[in-house]
Amino acid sequence: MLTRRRTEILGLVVHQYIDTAAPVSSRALVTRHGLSISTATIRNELAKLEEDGYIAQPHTSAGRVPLDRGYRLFVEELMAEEPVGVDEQRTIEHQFHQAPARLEDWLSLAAHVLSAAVSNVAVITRPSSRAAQLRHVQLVHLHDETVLLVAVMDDGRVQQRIVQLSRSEDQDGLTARASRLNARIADAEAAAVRAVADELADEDDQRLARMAADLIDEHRIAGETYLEGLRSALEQPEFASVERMLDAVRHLQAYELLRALPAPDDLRPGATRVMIGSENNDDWMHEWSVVTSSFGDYNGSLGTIAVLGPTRMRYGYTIPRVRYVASLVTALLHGVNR
Amino acid sequence: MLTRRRTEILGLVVHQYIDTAAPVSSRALVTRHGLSISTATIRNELAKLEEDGYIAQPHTSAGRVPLDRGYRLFVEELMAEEPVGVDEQRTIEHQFHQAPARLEDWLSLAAHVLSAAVSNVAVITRPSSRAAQLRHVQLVHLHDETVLLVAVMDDGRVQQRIVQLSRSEDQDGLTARASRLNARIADAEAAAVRAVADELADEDDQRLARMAADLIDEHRIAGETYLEGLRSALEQPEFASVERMLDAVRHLQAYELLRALPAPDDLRPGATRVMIGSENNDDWMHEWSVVTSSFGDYNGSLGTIAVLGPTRMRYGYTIPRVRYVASLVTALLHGVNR
DNA sequence: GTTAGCACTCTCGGCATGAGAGTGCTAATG
DNA sequence: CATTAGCACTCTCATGCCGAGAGTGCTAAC
Repeated sequence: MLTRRRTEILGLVVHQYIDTAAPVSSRALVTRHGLSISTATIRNELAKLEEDGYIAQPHTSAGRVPLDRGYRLFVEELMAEEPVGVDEQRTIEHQFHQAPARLEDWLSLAAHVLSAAVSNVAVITRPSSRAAQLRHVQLVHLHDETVLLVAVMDDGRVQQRIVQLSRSEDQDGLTARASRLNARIADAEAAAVRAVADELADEDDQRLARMAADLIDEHRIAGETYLEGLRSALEQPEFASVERMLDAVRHLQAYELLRALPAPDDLRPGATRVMIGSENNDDWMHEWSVVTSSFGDYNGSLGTIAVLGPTRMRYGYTIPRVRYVASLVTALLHGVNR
Repeated sequence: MLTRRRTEILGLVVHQYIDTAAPVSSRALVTRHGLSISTATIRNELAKLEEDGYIAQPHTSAGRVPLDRGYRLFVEELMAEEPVGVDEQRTIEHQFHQAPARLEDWLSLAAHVLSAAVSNVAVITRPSSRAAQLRHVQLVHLHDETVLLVAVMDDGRVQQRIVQLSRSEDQDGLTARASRLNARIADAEAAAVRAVADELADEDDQRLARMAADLIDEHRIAGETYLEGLRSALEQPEFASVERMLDAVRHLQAYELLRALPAPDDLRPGATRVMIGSENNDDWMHEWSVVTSSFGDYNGSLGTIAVLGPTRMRYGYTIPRVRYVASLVTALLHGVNR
């Protein structure tokens, strides 16, 4: 049974624990918040909260620590969001204005900026496109028979591969060859490109078309993942032991994260989702929380942007910032900002 | 004064310390290697080696630990290289055969493979090109007035940026516009492109040319760095304390590494260089060693490939593997393998 | 329902202790 | 004179003990 007062006390416990990273005692609660009830009363309430599974004590003579259920209630009903101030917005946007030229680097930069803003690990994934289409190929002469096949995909990203042709050809010849190819294989999916390839008379054309089809497939399969801010996360007190720290590095460096993050499909842009501790599927994440949002690019496909940190996370601070960076990335990818 | 026997003993000490990560005692030396001299004699020799600065004891009743000078002599004269066996070569090459399509990913993959092979951090940097040239531009229609400007550089890498034109144009129109532009700005450096841009009549052409020039500049400036294997390095006993580990993460994540690595100019492809402990410039690296080699791409420009680890590193094992991967990457970038 | 008081529990840092490891030194030896 | 056996000495490290401190749960009174 959650009375009003009991809920408020839970809020204070969570708040203070997030702040101090130390078990919260009944006395600390009254003194730090100037409560007008005694420590004994608090203790009674704390006992009830513990009974209901919101909090726990690490050992008999310790204060209380929030459990996942406590954090959940906190996030759901008690937390106050700390909006991104104007100055902070400016700071963040400023970092994007010196954005690098390569499209891919934007996401890496975004992960960096976000991680710095919330002092935790930031992960951005751009999952594989469902049905990637080729938009265009281009051939660039490198040396002798060696050419670079550049394939531009319909999401604006680029795949490239070095190819050996059967004989040397100058750049003009290659350009002509490329437009000849484009006439047949542009704006098509891998299967279609492969079908066309079989019909091509010229041996090199055939190889190039097949290669292009391979590139489409690889592009479709290959998602991108950017992870930044390992360092800020590891500086938090929850990792102040060698095993903890090693575990964190081990798991974060392995890219199983992708599975752990909610697919962007069930998360519409602008929304955020919070997964707390054991709500995450993976065992190793039972002491981590994840704040997820999603972004869209000009092609309508979606990506995931997330912050990972210990369950003792400043949710009210993190959530608005994840949302803000997600919206910023969306705007950037739509090109409205430049 | 380094007698023959003394040198041999130093070799044994270094070897064993690399193996066990524990201070080496006189008794351990005789039993582990079946020496025919007594521990007392060893102790005398050890005392001399200590006097000369090759080894030291952590505390009075501990065995000896190699100093940088000891490692240096070991690497220079005592170490036996452990060549990359045929099976191992196959394993490594195999990982490259499933190489991803994107040129950039090759280096990231190489770092990954190398780090796995030597259980330490692998860093690969491709420094900025001195005088980047544009090879080609291409325009891809995204939506409405939004187009993607793709610039292929003379080293085969690609820069791209989203551009808003003044009015919408279909893909055919854009292709024509691109060839018109290429006729003027292909195969030129940034300054030349900018000069041409000023003369262009059409407003959009001008913007695109200027943008292309910017991309060339950015390409010239932007080096790439790939770092892999943090985890394997941190698992080594030297980092078995929270501060050590945090320090390592802090420094490795910051990209000051670039400065620390020898510029590839003074290291010809195929050669390796070893920097031990305090031979490194940065203070924080005084307990790290770096094995560096370099690779060349089809454009003749150079990159650095390195392994970082604790000074207690298996030099004889690491060096051949760094060299091997460097040669593999060079071959790959020249396209001879595909 | 609230609260003062108190016994109880658990952690943590400090300290002493003893075993173990390894050395340096001395004196004896070939 | 190089080598070596023997031994005293030093330092670390794991262990156990102790007391202070923190915080609780319970009881009884309000």
